[in-house]
Amino acid sequence: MADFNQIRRSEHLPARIAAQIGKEISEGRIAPGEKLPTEHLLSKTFGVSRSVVREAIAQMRNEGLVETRQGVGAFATDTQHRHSIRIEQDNLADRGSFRSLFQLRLPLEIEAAGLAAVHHTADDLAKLDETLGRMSGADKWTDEGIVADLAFHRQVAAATQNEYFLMFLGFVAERIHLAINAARETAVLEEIVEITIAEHVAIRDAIATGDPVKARDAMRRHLIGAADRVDLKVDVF
Amino acid sequence: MADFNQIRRSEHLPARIAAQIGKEISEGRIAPGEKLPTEHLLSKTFGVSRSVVREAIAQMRNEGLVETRQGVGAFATDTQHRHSIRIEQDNLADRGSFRSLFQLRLPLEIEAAGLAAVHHTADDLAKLDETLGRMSGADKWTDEGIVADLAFHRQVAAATQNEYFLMFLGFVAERIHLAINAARETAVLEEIVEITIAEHVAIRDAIATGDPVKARDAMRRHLIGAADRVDLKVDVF
DNA sequence: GCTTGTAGGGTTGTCTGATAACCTTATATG
DNA sequence: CATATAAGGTTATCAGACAACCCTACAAGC
Repeated sequence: MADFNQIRRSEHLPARIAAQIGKEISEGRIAPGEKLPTEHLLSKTFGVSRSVVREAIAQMRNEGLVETRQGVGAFATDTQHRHSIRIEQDNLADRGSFRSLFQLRLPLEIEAAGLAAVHHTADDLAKLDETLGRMSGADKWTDEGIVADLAFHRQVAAATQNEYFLMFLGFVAERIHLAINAARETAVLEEIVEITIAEHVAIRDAIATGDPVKARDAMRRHLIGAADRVDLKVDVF
Repeated sequence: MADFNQIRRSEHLPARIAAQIGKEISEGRIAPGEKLPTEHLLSKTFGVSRSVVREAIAQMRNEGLVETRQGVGAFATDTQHRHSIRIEQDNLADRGSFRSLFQLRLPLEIEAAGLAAVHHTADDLAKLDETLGRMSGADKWTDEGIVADLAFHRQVAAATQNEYFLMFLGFVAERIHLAINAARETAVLEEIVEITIAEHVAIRDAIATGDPVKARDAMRRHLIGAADRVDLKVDVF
């Protein structure tokens, strides 16, 4: 079978325009507080209709990049005041970016394990065991196994009883998994599923004991191992 | 004086509709993978034009809540696959939520301090000193002082040379500062500016030595102190 | 029977033009 | 000098149309 790639229809006109205007802002060509060109003018310069420009501006407004005032115009806001966090998946194809995100994940996961050890409920432990079962059940490192792996880490985050740990860790872990998925060498991965399961069990047991230090150590070891398996060097103190 | 309420043109029609549809999804009335009504139908049921419905759907698409396929329709996606992170500022008025977010901030800031100690450049140190100067310069805990405080923490994050630490910490710290601002007791805050400055200096010096353990300790002490000053109990291991 | 071509209807994407709501500024008015 | 009014520009919303695209069903050919 041929591989049939790049059919991508250069998706979504408004998104591309939003990205372009956003670049103008983040690279300082439009200073914070400064007024953007009018929608009418933008539609002419980009050669698209006003609807598209409006949708692009709406997107930036949702992200907090610009503010609009009816009858006045659209104004660039500071990058520092973003209302949301977003990561373009393409960026993670770059190994440096990927490493940076993994480095960010480290303290979050470790802290989450510690908090989970202290705050978990019986129900949390049951759900953890359930995801472990699903992972062992998948006899190969198939998609199902990867999904179960993600579910395990999500469940640890949920066990902290802290909504934001779940929100942030779920977000970061998902991005990392997608990036690994995009570039994976299945051959390598099949060998290491056993190790991963063993480490997951160790984390689960540590959480069950209620000792945050042990839980953190188990999670730290797991992540360092995981980083090692994809040839990633991370800073650990 | 009258009470001047509902003048708010209940701002932004598309946002309200997006919220309403979003609620339908998050409360399960529209299952993941299920198709939304057509734009034409939605515009009729809500009594607005299709442009507004389109903008609402575009917003949800940006957040990863729905996916659209031309010629087919819009489909609800799982909450777990969000493309962006967003926190409603109102949620942080709740003390529990505020505490949760602060708890999330802890490991990020501490890790950032450690990484900054290892990876900072001379330029980073200079910028750190500059923000420290601005904070001392403001003789009261005015807005300027708060801005400088935020800038200091942002600069530490920047010194990690890790774009994602800057992105996430900037986001979280900003949300926390806004929440504190919304509910602050100025009287209390004026007394503690001196302490904060001293702690900032300690962090800066620790980073300058290049010792990650010292930098982490300094940041940990600072945050625990800060939490204490707003009567917040956090978990520390 | 199976594949391929074609037509049709439905949906989202984009365009165009118009009207309403709103803000700013300048000018007139007392 | 303060207020009212008018004018012009900008965003918000509306309405209708066409283009691009997907899916299904049915016909045609092998």
